[in-house]
Amino acid sequence: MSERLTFTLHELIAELDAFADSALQAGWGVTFNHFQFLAVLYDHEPVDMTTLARCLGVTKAAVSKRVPALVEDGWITAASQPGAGRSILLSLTDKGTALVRDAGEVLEREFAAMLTHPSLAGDPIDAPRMNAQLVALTAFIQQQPAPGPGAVHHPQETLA
Amino acid sequence: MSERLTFTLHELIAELDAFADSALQAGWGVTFNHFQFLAVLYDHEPVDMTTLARCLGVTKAAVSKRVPALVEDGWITAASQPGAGRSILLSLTDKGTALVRDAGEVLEREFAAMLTHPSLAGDPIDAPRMNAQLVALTAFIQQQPAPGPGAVHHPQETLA
DNA sequence: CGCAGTGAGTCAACTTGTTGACTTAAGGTG
DNA sequence: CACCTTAAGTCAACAAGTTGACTCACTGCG
Repeated sequence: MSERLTFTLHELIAELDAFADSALQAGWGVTFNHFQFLAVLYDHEPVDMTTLARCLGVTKAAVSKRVPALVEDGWITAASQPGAGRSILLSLTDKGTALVRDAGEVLEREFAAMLTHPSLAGDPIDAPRMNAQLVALTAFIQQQPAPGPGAVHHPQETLA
Repeated sequence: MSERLTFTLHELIAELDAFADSALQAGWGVTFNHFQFLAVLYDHEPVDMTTLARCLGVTKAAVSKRVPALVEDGWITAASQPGAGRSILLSLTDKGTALVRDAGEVLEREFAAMLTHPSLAGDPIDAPRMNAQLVALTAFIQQQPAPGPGAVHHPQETLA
């Protein structure tokens, strides 16, 4: 395990996602990616494709390609409303809502149980506080100027 | 920003990676993905493809496909040693080593500066401690039994 | 020697995402 | 009304990973 916080974060996320994926596959036969799409939609519905893409952190083209299959399989609905340009509003079906609620509840419970497990009692994690710290850090990074060539101190001309 | 720690972690990682990618593109003309490959190799060289793939969290096929281009561009060397089956040992060239050292140093410095920036002074982050906590949590999740169908409490038969 | 087994790497087919060009519906302005 | 401009979605080409089948070098054992 690494001593570098950034490496640790990547490893933690990978483990978390793998765990969630296993649980979702076993309990509901869906992937984590699938669940994530519906869960983010749940928090924002009804929402147009472009906005949902931003929330998911992918391009609108990626969302556009996934929508037909999700509608086909009865997870979401897509409705274009007159007078709103080409905008298409996405919403969850009852089936989609039930998945997000039920699976989401289970995942949150499992994760909360991990955080309070006795094996971590040596230095227990204060989840709300850590969350607040990481939210603040994330917001700060977002504000950082994209480091242009000048912001980096020794561009390696010697390498080329 | 979310109140759920798992969401916050994903958002933080996305911001961190985007920041690192900008810095690397601006300063060295390489992507974060490229840097990450070399940085992990740096910590393990010389190493065969299969082991490196496990360290990177990808399949050996993915590594196998990237190697020719990396050799071609002078970042790494690939040497198959007699008497070791089909194993191929990967190492960094001087150019690759210099990139990992120089860019890695800049990235670490930038990240450390973020962690200690006055704007986070309200509840400063104790990086070593947080790292230790997250390492412990990661290790714990790895030990978790992959949650089979029985481990999930209410598989939604009512949904199908 | 001959030959099945193992482990590393590679290949083809597929998945999921990105980019940049394109289409189309509104909206504003002459 | 005619003409840009803008914004949303879609498409084709490409990029990077995965899976499962395959090749090949070595190993052990009869």
